[in-house]
Amino acid sequence: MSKIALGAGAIPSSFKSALKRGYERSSYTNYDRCVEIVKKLDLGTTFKKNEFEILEIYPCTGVWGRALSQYTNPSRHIVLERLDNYFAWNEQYNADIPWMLPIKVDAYKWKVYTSLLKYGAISPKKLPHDGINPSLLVTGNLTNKQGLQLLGQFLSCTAYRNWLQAYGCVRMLFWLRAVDAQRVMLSLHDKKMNRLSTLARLFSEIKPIACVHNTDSKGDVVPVPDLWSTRSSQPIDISSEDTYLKSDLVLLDIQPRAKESWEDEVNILELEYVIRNLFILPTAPLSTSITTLGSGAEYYFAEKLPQLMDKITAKLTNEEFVLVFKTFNKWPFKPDHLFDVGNDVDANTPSMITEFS
Amino acid sequence: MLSAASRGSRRCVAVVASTSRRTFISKPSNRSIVSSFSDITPPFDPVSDAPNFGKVNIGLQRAGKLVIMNELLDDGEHPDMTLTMRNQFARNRVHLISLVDALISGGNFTRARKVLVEAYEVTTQEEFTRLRNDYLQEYALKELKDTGTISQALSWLVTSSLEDFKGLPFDPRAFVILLATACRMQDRLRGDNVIHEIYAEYTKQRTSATELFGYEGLLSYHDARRIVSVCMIPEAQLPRSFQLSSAPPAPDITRELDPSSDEPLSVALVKAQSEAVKNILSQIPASVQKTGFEELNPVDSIGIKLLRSSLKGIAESEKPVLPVYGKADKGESEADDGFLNFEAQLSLLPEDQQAQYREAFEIYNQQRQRLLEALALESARERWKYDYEQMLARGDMSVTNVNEYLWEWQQAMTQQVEQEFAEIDRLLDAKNEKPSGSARRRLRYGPYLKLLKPDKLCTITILELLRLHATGGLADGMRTARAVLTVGRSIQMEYNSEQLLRREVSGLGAYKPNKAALQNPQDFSRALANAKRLNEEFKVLDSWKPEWPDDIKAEVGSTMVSIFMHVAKVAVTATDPVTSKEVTSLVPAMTHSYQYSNGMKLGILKFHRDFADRISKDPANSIINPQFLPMLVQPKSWTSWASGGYHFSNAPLMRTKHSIEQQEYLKEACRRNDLQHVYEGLDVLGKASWVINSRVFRVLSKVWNSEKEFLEIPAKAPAKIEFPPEPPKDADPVARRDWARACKLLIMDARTSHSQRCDINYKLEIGRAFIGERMYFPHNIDFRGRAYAIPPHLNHLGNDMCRGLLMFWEAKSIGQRGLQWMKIHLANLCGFDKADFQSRVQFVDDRLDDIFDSADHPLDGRRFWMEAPDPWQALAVCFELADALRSPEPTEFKSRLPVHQDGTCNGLQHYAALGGDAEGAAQVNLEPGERPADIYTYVSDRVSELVAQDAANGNAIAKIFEGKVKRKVVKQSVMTNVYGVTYVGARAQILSQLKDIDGIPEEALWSGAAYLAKLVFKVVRNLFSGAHLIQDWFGECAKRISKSFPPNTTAENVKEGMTAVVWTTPLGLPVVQPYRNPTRKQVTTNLQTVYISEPSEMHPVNPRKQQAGFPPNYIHSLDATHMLLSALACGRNGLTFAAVHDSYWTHAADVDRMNAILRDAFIKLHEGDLVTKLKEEFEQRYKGYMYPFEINRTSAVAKKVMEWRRQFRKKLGRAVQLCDEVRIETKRRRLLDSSDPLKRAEGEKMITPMSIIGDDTDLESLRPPPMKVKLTPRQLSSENEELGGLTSDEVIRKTLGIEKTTDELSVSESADDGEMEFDESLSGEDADEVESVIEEMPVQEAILKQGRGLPVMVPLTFPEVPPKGDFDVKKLKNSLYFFS
DNA sequence: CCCGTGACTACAGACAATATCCCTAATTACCTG
DNA sequence: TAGGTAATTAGGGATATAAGTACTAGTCAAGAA
Repeated sequence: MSKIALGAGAIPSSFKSALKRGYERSSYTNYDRCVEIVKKLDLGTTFKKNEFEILEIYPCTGVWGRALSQYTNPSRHIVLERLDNYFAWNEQYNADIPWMLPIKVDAYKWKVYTSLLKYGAISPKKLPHDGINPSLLVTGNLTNKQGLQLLGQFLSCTAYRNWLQAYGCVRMLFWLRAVDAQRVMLSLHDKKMNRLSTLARLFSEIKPIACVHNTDSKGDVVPVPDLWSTRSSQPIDISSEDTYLKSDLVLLDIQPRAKESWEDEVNILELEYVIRNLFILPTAPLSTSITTLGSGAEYYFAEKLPQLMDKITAKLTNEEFVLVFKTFNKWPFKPDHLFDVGNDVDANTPSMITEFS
Repeated sequence: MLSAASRGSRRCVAVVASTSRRTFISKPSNRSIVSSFSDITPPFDPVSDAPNFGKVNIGLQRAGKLVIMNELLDDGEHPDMTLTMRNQFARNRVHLISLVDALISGGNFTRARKVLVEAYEVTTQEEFTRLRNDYLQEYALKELKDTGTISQALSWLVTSSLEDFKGLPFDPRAFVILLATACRMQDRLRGDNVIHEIYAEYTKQRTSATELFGYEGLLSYHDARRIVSVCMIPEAQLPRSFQLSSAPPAPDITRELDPSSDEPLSVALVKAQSEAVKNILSQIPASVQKTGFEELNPVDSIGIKLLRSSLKGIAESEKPVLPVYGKADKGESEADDGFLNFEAQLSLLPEDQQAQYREAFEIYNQQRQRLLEALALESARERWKYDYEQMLARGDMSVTNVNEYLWEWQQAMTQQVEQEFAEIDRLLDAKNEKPSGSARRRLRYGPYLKLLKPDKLCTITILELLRLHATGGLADGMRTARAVLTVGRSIQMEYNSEQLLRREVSGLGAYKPNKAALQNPQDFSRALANAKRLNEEFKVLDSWKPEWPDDIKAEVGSTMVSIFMHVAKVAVTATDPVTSKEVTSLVPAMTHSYQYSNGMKLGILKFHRDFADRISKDPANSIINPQFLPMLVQPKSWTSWASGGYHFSNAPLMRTKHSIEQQEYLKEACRRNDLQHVYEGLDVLGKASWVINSRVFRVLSKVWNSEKEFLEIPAKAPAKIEFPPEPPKDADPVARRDWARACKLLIMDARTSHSQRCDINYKLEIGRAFIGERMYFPHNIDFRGRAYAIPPHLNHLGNDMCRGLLMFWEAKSIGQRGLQWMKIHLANLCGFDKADFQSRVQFVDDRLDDIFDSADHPLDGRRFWMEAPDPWQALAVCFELADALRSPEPTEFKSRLPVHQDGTCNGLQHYAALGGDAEGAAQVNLEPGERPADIYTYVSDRVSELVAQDAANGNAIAKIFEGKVKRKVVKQSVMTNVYGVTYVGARAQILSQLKDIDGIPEEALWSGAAYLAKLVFKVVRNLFSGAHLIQDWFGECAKRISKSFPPNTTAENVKEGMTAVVWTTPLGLPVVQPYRNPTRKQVTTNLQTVYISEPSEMHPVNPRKQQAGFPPNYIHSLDATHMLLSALACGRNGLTFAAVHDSYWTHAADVDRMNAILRDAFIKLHEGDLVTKLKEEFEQRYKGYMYPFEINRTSAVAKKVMEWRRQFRKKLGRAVQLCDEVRIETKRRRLLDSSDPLKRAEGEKMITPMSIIGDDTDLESLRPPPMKVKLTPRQLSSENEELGGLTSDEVIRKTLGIEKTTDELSVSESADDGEMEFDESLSGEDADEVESVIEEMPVQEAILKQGRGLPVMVPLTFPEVPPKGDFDVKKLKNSLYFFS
């Protein structure tokens, strides 16, 4: 097994320039450290050799995927990537990993996953939502704006328990930009609690596995995310020097929670609506922010949940949120629909437009 | 800080030269016009028989009289405008001005004085003088009321100038104000003393009294005489109107000061007059009277008919009497004809009586107009109250009518507002309490809020919110920002109107008219005379209130809106999801919420669904905001930028876009009397009298009440939308997305039809209110000069329905020609407008049967009219035509129908005339022809040919669109092509047209639009070469101007310094393109923060928009000129004239005359070489400006310039900026131009980039050589392409090495469902065909691009105008299809 | 200083992102001689 | 009472927000390395 320790400089320049243009994704390139990370993750307890599949999206340089694949030995490792250059590069770089199969499709598109399942590229076992699914591991490089969007969709799936998450609690290892990771990771006591972190917290357990830990020219530690240290899992320090585009990256381990009974009492669409709207006024007491839920909400909720009215949206616990969801579900006067229909389609309202020749 | 002296020397705008004074004679032409169609010769002989334009010297001879903002720094002439624009206090300035005004009106003189002193530092002299005089006037009045004297005001006038205002003296007007006030003193003797004292003070400043008497409206004749005698002023110093010889007759009313009344004078007078009016009306013969003078109508939205009755009742009760409302106000009986047949019935009377009644009618309408403007809000409120009380009387508390809610809310709100007022007062009084956040805000908006009475504030708020709901775009919501600003603006407008009313007579408070003199008129004519005199008393002084800054409007508005939301509740019922029982609850009628759009928060206000449903259903009675309704009398003539149109509302002459630059230019043009023709044209438009077409109205009303879909009226939607069932929780995201999309589509549909129904409801309601009334639309203009009717919703510029509802008030015998024209008009409305006139007449003659049927059985007949593209207007013509043809003598038939003459591609007509382009002229009917030419049809035919060719060659897209390319598809793109539309824009236009065509597969729409857009461009490119040359020239000029800097540019003002494109239309209207990049900021209000631009600040220009906007704007300014010119001439020739930009309307009988006039106007307009004149104007206007010109970097000159910059940089000690070069170059040029040889020598020694280049060098020779631009295919686009045109599904299948199975097809189809992949719909071959189209375009231009050069500031010059062709615009005289 | 990236896409009637954090300037409060 | 300092607050600028990028390509301008 060839170990190629790959620094940024080792990447062919042709590939490099292709990456730079419009791709915007960064990637961690220190192979040794990747191996270290994989070891720390101790995936073997869940994912047995040859008994699971890896689905990797946006490999970028592919270093992480290589390390992961080599040390976990999946039965198959599907890689979704659209860059022409990647394939040429991958052919020489990962020639020794026979189970690795790159497919040139856009991992952003939903129907790609439908096709993957249809053709059996991945074939996870359909299991109840009571524990991590040991037959599929999803990983990827969501280190650009689009990636954050994708992350949001993956998290939404953990709520609906549909799509990939329909097969049971599918574990996900995602590389993210440090700022994005921080946003998802915020703990309950943080003032900056937001929609995404609330959704994440409700339906999954997230751990930082690796985290940038830069030192500046003076040797001082550059304070990047401050919260991992307080977390149980001590993340592995990595340096942004070892990343593509010299960016601050974090590897997150997202493990969907086992299904809880309250989930059947709420509608996820309503749940998303409630979270979205409450976080428009994150620092207001619930008595105020609740009004954004619809006409008369302040009276109804004040009557049903008086104990919550003084709490700040951003400081609601999971349990309290669940209370709000349940209450909303039973509200007779809840809005007819929960869509934010933008007024952008002001298009031709035939009779309203004045007719000029 | 500026001394008084320097303030005095500041001038806003410098007059460049004043050479010729324009004169015009307004003698109407009475030439008869030959009228026969068989006679092809034009009605007018081109040379000798021109209609009388009364020597309207349209502008082109006026060069040298331009309004040019003089910004010459070195002269020390800081125009006020640049000062105010760039003043660091600029933000404060507008705030201070409106605050002073508010404080004065609010009677808070102490604070007002304090702020006035503050304002002195930052305002212009003109602004400040006006403010100080306002203060003086109100202060003196107050003192007079309180103490009976004005000594304090006088002493303030004497001392404050020195103490507070750095010696800036009061102007004569201030003295006049005091004198006039002194004349009101009860103690006549003391009054005389005070007058004497004031005059003595005045003579310390000035010697002649002439100026004192020059202010119109401030002094009455008697006051003036009194002052003259008290102060012994020589008769010679008096203007004629105040001389003894012009003494007016003694007034019939006695003017007594009535301090207890705060009722506006006009209202008091009209009320008092009502007896007289009653007397007059009682003498009208029964036949006329029956037409509606006394009749009550069950529906009275606005109060017009209320006024009809209240006029009668007032005398007894002194209070408006409510009409008795009958049963539900639906059904056909509502269409009472009002005064519709007033004239016809009057004609039965002897002539002298006719005149009297006409005059009575006039006066009657004037009174109602005043009451309408003054009392409409109250009348709406009365209506609510009435309905509410009816409900109480019924003893049934269930709400049946919106009004019942409204009255409850009105009352609850009023209470809240009173509390708010109390809180504001408390804070204002509490001197030493430290104001907290909310208190500070209260202190800021308080003075403004308190300007209106609480009940009025509430009514305005309610009406405005309801109106926004109906028309604000979103069906169940409105943008918060828009709502609060609109409410704020509305409050300000009401305040302005109140102030106008208050000041209407000498601004001196309320009077109690002598009723006795009115109530017993000896005879009819005396009563008339009385009424007439009283009406003359209503002369309103020109007074312009400062506009409140947007943040103030937002704060005031949000305060009211939040009070509304707090108190307005509706009862709603729903099913409890748990118990499945019906539950009823009281919820807020309106909620504040947010939406996300593209990740950005949007504050919205939503009415509750149940309530919203009501609004679209219930008659819109009494929720119509009465602020800008059609008028019952002729609009006030325009006399200045601020005065015209309504009598008691401030509607500006020009709709400016928050741009002080536009306003300043306009004011200056106004000051110089340049706008007389614009005024006159607008007045003609305003004088066109209209009446609701009650037959069309009845049909519409019936259709409406059916609540079914009809033509463009959507069916009444159920309150609750039926959504498809939500997919199961674990459904695929694709399914979930599709479901969401479907739901959103439903919501949007419901939304559009809801708002359409609201809009129609609104229009209907206005129509209903004005049925049988003679009405007028005051007009104003946009910044390019195009005219618009001010009343929104229902006016003749609206859609087909609006137009169908309106006809002229005046009826004219149509004559033989008129009958023909009416038929042609109908043919046009039916879409048959491309044939020659004879065929169009034939078209109608062939369908007379259908037409009669439509007229007789509009709804239950064959419905011929409904198939017309403009059905409602067609219906109106059907009615009229049927009447005419059935009348014993059709040519004698009196018609009120407006007949349209539309320019055939008006923009291109102007382009062709500008370029003297013979070919273009023929295409757009400038050249006389046997049949009308239609450029759109021509293009669509050519495109169709190309499509057919491509289809024959196997192009799949072409096959789809073969035979589907109709005129309408290409029309807009063809028209906008010469205005600079881009490929993307044209594609979008075509796409929206294609959507309406049946039989085009959904997925082909997009590629089809792209394909057709390319073809249209290809066809048009060769077709409009003349127009394109001119368009390019426009674009180049605009580009240079918008990137140029004025000579006084400095490092600080370099941002704002860039220049807007400004030109003057041939009518003398200065047009300023307002496109700048506004900087916006968040303003905290009661509800949320709103994001608004800071209007008083000068923002940097947006060169892109300046450039893109200039060609269309210039052409539009020309068509506006043409329209106003035609309007003016029509007015002088006694025609009724209305217009929708390039569609001119008049009576059928007058179409020939109008056509002759409009052709002459066009010739007149284009006789001179407008483009050259424009160039000359630019050269004059932008003299001394510099713009960056890019020279070849490799040239020797460029090297030298760079070297010079290095040197200069060392000298400056900082980087050299372009504005530094402007400054130094300006200095050099000034020295060179000097008459002093020493200075000239100095200038010649100076070295600047321009001196290096050489003043006489041809700059074009220095341009960098064209560079080959390498075509860099975008990474992104290559990434987006599927591998070899395969779908991702296939890629996966192939990668996995799976063979296509038998069920493959169906699987792949279902997988692609919803994903649009056009690549698939095209075979590779077809794609090549599209490519071939692209390749045929000239490739050189795309690849050879102007290289980047070194920018050097050079004097602003303009390219040579494209050579003008030899088409003589006079030929147009014989072109019958020019407008048709 | 040059180059890649981002916004905009004919004009007009008819204009509109918002909450919150964090830092600085400014004002007030408080203390002392 | 004056003045100096501490403390508080107002206000401005920066940043995040949502979540199927609607479609797409040429042009121009602000911005960053």
